[in-house]
Amino acid sequence: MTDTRGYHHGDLRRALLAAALDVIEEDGQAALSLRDLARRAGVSHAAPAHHFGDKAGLRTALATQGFDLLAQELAAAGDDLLAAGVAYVDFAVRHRAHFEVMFRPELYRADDPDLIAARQRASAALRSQVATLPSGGAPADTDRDALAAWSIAHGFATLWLAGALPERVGDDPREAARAVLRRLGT
Amino acid sequence: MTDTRGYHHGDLRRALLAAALDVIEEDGQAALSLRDLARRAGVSHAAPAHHFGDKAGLRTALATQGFDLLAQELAAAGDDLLAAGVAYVDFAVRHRAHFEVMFRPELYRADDPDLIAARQRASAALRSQVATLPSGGAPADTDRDALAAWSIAHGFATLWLAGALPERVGDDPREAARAVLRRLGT
DNA sequence: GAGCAATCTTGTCACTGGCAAGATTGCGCG
DNA sequence: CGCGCAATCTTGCCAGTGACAAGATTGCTC
Repeated sequence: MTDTRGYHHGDLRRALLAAALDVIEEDGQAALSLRDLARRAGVSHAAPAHHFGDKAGLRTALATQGFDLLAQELAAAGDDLLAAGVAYVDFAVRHRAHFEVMFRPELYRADDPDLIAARQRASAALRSQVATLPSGGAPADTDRDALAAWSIAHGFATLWLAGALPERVGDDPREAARAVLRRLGT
Repeated sequence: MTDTRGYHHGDLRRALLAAALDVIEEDGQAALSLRDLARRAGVSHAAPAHHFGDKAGLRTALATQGFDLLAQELAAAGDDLLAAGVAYVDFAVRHRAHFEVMFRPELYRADDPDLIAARQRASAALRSQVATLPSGGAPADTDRDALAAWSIAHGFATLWLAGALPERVGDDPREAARAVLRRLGT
């Protein structure tokens, strides 16, 4: 597979998505170009359009993939909220390109059914972690706790990716995240 | 001022920055075009280059402006960490365009001296709020607390702007932020 | 093996960023 | 006062991009 010879590429859709991740990871969202991806895959400049329609379509596919990956990794973290938070940050760092697309809905089609489904799977995974906390009882408290946990993990991940954090936090995102997330008082 | 007549615009730099904020606010970062800004200001397509060099230069100016504004608004929140957090979120919502540029350093010149200075002013304002907390004593604790506070406020703001939060949080960002930030246990 | 749908190509257009060269204007300095 | 200079803005250009249309090629199905 991934045979690029002949008129038909064979696995173009997958190849384009992979190339897109590379580009975003290395040169940022703004550097993403359908024509560049086509060149990398060895196809004509208009080939990507067939699989994704347009640039937003490509990013929709990336975001969907990302939410599915996130749901998986959150679930793998088990029933520990702190571990889930660390997993969230870790996901953002290891899948930077995915993460940066996922939370920029103006770049893709946020009303895509597949995307919505994937996002809900990730959301459900997060919520199920929070539900394991000894709750105050009222569902409103669980909501608030979930929001707080999500916010602090998301904020830390975002600041880390933006390079906005001071050097003294070190270079291990998991360790640094754990120290900060603990502050929430799980 | 803001007289657009004649060969010389008179206040082009300011006009371009204002137009850029409008565009970003309404149509997102990707819609930002120097030529469009030039048209809005009634000047030729190459006029913006003189003031900002290139697109990154324009965004550097926006980010600098943003950090200065943020420093101001944080300082105005007084010596209350919760109030500062709410002010942070409020800033992000009211100055969405600024905020969205500030934390995307790949879009501007992060090594610009004016920008660095402005960012440090904002950073100092945040740190001074955290320092008012009854600290555990060790400076490492203050660092960790500052990071946690920044993360939760930044995360909530980011998720709010991305439209990622469930509807039940309501439509008042200040109120919603207060409920979540309180969870940090100030 | 014939037709059909999926896949990919070629060609084109409007738009963009950036550069170079030149026009216009205001301002300081003699 | 007026001269020159620097700041400001314009015109012209080129390569790259996204999107669309029309056509070529291929593999699959019946």
